[in-house]
Amino acid sequence: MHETLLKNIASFIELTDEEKEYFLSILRPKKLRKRQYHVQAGDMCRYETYVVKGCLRQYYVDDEGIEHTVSFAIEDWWTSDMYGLITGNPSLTNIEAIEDSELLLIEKNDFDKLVLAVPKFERLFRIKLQRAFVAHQRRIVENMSMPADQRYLNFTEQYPSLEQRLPLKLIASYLGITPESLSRIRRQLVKGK
Amino acid sequence: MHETLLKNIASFIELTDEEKEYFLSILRPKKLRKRQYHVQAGDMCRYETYVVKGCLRQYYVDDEGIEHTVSFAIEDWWTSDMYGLITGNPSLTNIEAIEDSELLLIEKNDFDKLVLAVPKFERLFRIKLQRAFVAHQRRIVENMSMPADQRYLNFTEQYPSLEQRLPLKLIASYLGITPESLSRIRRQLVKGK
DNA sequence: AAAAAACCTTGATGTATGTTAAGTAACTAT
DNA sequence: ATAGTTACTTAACATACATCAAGGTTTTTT
Repeated sequence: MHETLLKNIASFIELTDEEKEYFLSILRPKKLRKRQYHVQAGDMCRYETYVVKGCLRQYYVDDEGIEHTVSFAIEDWWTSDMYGLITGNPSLTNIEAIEDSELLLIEKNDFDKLVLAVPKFERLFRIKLQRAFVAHQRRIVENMSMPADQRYLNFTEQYPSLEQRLPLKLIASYLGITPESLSRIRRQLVKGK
Repeated sequence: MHETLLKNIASFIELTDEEKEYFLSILRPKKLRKRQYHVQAGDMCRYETYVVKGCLRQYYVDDEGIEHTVSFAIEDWWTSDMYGLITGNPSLTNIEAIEDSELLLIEKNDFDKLVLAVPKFERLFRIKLQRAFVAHQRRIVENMSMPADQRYLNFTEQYPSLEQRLPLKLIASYLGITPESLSRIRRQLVKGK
């Protein structure tokens, strides 16, 4: 059960059989239909989410109603509304299924107990957060230093699988440009070939 | 010794006297003169840095030679080249003293031993990384959704102490705009008053 | 199968911010 | 004190990207 998840974890920490079982016991499965919300802005979101299958998108809606994609999550990725999770405040973002999806949730309470009982999990998430830290910094610098066409190329290189399965307008909203601009960028790239 | 640091840590985890002593024993002090590098792009950077006094800036220099400020760190803040630290690769960014500064360093080796010996430290850094995660996401969304003048106002509100002690061109390079633009923005703001 | 959404593209036009250039003021070092 | 950086401002001009509007295509729903 949940072999991929366990294998993923095994690449960071070694677990005994009891620890594995304990961990698996706190996971709560959830299914979403395409376009269904996992979390809505204003909701209390008190769990970490692991994607078994499908694809989620986290996005922020600004005052003008424009959607800004914060992150995507596909198979074997984690996602969460970290803001809501650590502050206890209602979520500021939406998390929505882009495809029919299967998730595993870990409630905050269970998570807190888990890391106290098995510090190796604290370690696992510390390491994952360090990687996210680096990825975030990279994204910030790229947004500041590179024009949109280059950011798009980077995206397609870094996440070729995402490029395939996402509508272009969502990629645009992740890159911080309009769908119209992305369309023109793609036309230029084809011509340049 | 290092009361502020210990108080900071105490707000997250409780330490015994021996644990405190162990922790303090791995800290290595370092002093920097204004404009001196702490880390240079290309260096191996294998430590976490705590700022006792002064102010540091981490920045990336792009192909055109333009500097993009990734982060600032003042008293009681941590900074590091996380990329170099977790990959073992040479640093991609520079960390420079903006004022004469006093630092405390934790070598990666010592850090790794520390968190294994005292899992509470794993917890401390996990929590700090979660906060950084939220701050990073916020910065990404703000850069995408808000015009430069509003981002500048946010910055002055969020970091009033930084606003005071930093030259404007460094703030501009943090906000992702040119010093000329920031100058114009400030003039408009004064007029609007 | 038809209707309705959602998606993508294209063109005309607008705007925030960058670039280049110049000048003044404020530190810093000799 | 003097000369030399470094910081900040202003103006004229350039440009990447947004906005608005429309039409065509694909996908989803009924």
